[in-house]
Amino acid sequence: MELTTELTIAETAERTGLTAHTLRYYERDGLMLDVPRSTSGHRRYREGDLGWIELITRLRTTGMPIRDVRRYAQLVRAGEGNEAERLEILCRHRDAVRARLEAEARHLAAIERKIAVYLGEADTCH
Amino acid sequence: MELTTELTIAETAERTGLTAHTLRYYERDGLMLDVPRSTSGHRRYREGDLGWIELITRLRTTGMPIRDVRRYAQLVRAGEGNEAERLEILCRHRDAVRARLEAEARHLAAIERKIAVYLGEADTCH
DNA sequence: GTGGGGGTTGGAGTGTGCTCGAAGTCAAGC
DNA sequence: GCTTGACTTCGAGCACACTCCAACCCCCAC
Repeated sequence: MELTTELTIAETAERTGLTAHTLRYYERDGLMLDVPRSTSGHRRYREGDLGWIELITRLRTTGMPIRDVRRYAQLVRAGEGNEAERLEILCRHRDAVRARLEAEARHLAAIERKIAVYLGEADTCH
Repeated sequence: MELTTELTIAETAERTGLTAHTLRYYERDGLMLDVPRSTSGHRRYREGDLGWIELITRLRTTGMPIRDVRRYAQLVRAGEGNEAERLEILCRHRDAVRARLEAEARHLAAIERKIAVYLGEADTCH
């Protein structure tokens, strides 16, 4: 039985879907909280690190720029007392994502109508 | 009364939300159908060009890479007979966009739950 | 103690999609 | 006929987010 599971960078890459290159890049760029190291200097990711990676991956996947993720990470690293600014970053992002998803849904509907026009002429797609 | 309204590149940029730079870039890169020119060589965009720009802007905004838009434009320029391939491009894109929007919606929901956690502690957002 | 497979760093390279600058052309107004 | 301003082309430059390389280190099995 293990006290805390510690994963190597390769295992973490495997589990998160990021590459080891990207994990190092994120850390260098200030997107990570402090990643623990083994005595030999190798990264050892724990449960909480995986959770953090999942969060920033969600932010990145929904289009938050690296620089905003970095700012958010800075605030989390700074500790309690700046929750209002963290919240502001998240809420602003949420609003931007909602707006973009709605716009994209409209564009998608238009593309689907275009497809319907082609299908009205010759039935080949589906 | 005008037979066909012709717009300059500046007017077209204004109406489409693209820049004149981008309009030229798209044309150079093979994304446009044939854009008519004035005797002096200036671009004169017509109704149909605006419609085309609207379509490719929808494709681009929903994440279709330039190279796929170019391929689609090639097919349209080639004329009738290749509707099946055009349809395939559009359908494949539609499927990709649907999948991405669903994934992003899930990420958004997770971010909203994160926001709710902050709000449970201190009410500052909204 | 040697070879191999993992890890480390710093820095350079890549792909995508614009974005801009330089130098030139053209038409209209004064 | 000269200035002004909007256009033209070609090519370079830029921002973003990785992606990769070289050189080195460390540990374990043989």
